Amino acid sequence: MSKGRRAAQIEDLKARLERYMADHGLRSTSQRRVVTDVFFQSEGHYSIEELLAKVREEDPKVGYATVYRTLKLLKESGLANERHFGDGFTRYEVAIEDDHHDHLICLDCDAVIEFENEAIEHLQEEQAQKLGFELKHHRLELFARCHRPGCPNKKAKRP
Amino acid sequence: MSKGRRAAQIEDLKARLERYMADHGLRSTSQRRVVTDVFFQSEGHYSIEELLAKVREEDPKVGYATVYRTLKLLKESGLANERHFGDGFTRYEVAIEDDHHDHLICLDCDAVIEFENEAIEHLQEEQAQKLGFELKHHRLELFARCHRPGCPNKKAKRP
DNA sequence: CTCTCTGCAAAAGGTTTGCACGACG
DNA sequence: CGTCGTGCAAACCTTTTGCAGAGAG
Repeated sequence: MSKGRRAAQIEDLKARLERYMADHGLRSTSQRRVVTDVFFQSEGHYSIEELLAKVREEDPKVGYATVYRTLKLLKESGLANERHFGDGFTRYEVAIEDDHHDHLICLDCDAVIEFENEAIEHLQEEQAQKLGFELKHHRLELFARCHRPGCPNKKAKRP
Repeated sequence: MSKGRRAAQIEDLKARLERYMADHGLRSTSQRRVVTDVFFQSEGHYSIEELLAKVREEDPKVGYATVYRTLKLLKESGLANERHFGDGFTRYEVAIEDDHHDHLICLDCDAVIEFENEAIEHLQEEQAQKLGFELKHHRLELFARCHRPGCPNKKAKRP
């Protein structure tokens, strides 16, 4: 994805959020702007704590309840997706419709690699139809081992 | 799966557990037997609380810490898989190797339907290889809507 | 001015742990 | 009989909530 494309997407996300907030009588505050900006600019899957750390670089007095509440708002507006990778943390990622991807998680070093696979997507659609359902979204995670030097097997989970 | 086949699998699970426990110097207690029996006979994805309820039908004085500890043991021995479906509960399901299946979750009524799809499995394997990884296991969940009378759209999440 | 939002701290709710007693081997 | 396992309750940790004061519209 090009840099300009990414910037345009962020503008689009901001515009959608603005409309959602206007539609729901919600107010634009400096804290919400910092949190949503930090979130929209993030490109991975971040926990509340990680987001709060970035937010506090810009405004040190933001409380963590605000981050929770803002992410909840982003989730409700459809701009954030919640993910659970198994450690005790809920993670969030930007929901960009035309940028769907799944995850491969390295069992050795916990690296998370994103990929897209049109064929798999298609088969999922078929599978849901076969069961009589209309597929709305899905979650696919591959757990695998690399045996390459690039992946240093350093396995650093929370202490 | 036939009834006899299922019974044979449970015997196999028990045997594997027994060996694991022997190898690790762990003791066979009446509580562990009740918890593991209840778990092996269960065919879905159960939370600790649900398992504890079934366990207490047979032995009302089992504490819930024991269920947590026994499920942790089952997980470590590879006989149980942990799952997170989004509500705050960790769920467990029996890990039977030749009975792999994925899940379709109805967004209307929260029903969970299991399915198997050989073609998808194969593509996942290929995808992991393409990225330079050896696939160990995966998790695939389809979130979908049914529009059938069989699914009463009654959406009853935790109160 | 009104009504929402924030920050703090306390509460909630699922999971883990410390400890003394009990029981497996 | 020495350990390991159990049950209870307290501790833990992430997330949610109540409330008084701050700030958006």
